[in-house]
Amino acid sequence: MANAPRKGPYICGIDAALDVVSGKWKGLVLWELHAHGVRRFAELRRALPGVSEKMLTQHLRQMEEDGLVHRTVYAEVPPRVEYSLTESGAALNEALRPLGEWGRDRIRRHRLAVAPDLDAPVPAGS
Amino acid sequence: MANAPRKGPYICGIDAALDVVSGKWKGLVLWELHAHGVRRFAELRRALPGVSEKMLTQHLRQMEEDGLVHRTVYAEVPPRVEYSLTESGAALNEALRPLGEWGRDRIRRHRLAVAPDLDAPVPAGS
DNA sequence: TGCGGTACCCACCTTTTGGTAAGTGAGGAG
DNA sequence: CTCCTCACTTACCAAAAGGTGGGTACCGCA
Repeated sequence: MANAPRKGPYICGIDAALDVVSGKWKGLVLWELHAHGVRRFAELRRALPGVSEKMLTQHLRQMEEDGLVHRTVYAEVPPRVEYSLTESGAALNEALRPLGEWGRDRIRRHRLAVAPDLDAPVPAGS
Repeated sequence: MANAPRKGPYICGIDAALDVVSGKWKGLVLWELHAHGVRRFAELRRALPGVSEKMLTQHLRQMEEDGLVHRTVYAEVPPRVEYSLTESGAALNEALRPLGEWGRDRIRRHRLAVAPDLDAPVPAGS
């Protein structure tokens, strides 16, 4: 369903914000879009290791519906769709920054596993 | 299971932080504990409308495991268990504050100003 | 001619999450 | 004597989230 009954009555702002960022890849999408400004579908897909097309579409649609991202479709022969953050999305990203710092701190402190590299895989050795 | 293989390799700090706060009631528990300092199990349960005992226990256990809350058991005849935030938990709450403000802002905005083109969700007039 | 790339949609399946209801054992209220 | 409270645990279920693999319509490349 395009319009799930999310957005139930919220108890506090945290609730509302978490509702909007909950989803396996939403935080990363936000981050990617923030880092690059504008990204095409396939670029996002390549940027998120292991995401399925379905999930990416689904998340992007919800985020569009939630007013976080802007979607531009070019009616060209090879389809082209560009995604970028709206003001609201950018503000959310800002609001997420302290959380990200807390998370990095936590990773450092607990020596947690960090992602397998995604931007420069190309193992030189083999 | 009590010990799910969460804490997979993280891609960024946001990831790690969201992992730790994801759960229907965790944000609220954090908030309650922050607001009151120390709370007993039943107090928390009463504070969260609709939470089941199972979920509350489960969330509290995970949060303890994640080093967010401190759990003190008094070996008394009517059992008594007190929960409070650890330093890490308090810091997380701080980091969550801008997010909460963003959420409140979002709630406000969507109540008053309806966007001219996309959503016009019926002002409930009956 | 066949393949890969583009940006999806769809049906089906598994995993995860959350909810319901019952049981525990001792003490205090009625 | 029975019920209620405390802080859980366990077994069982339902719903949501996420994953898999297919198809679409068109293009350029070899």
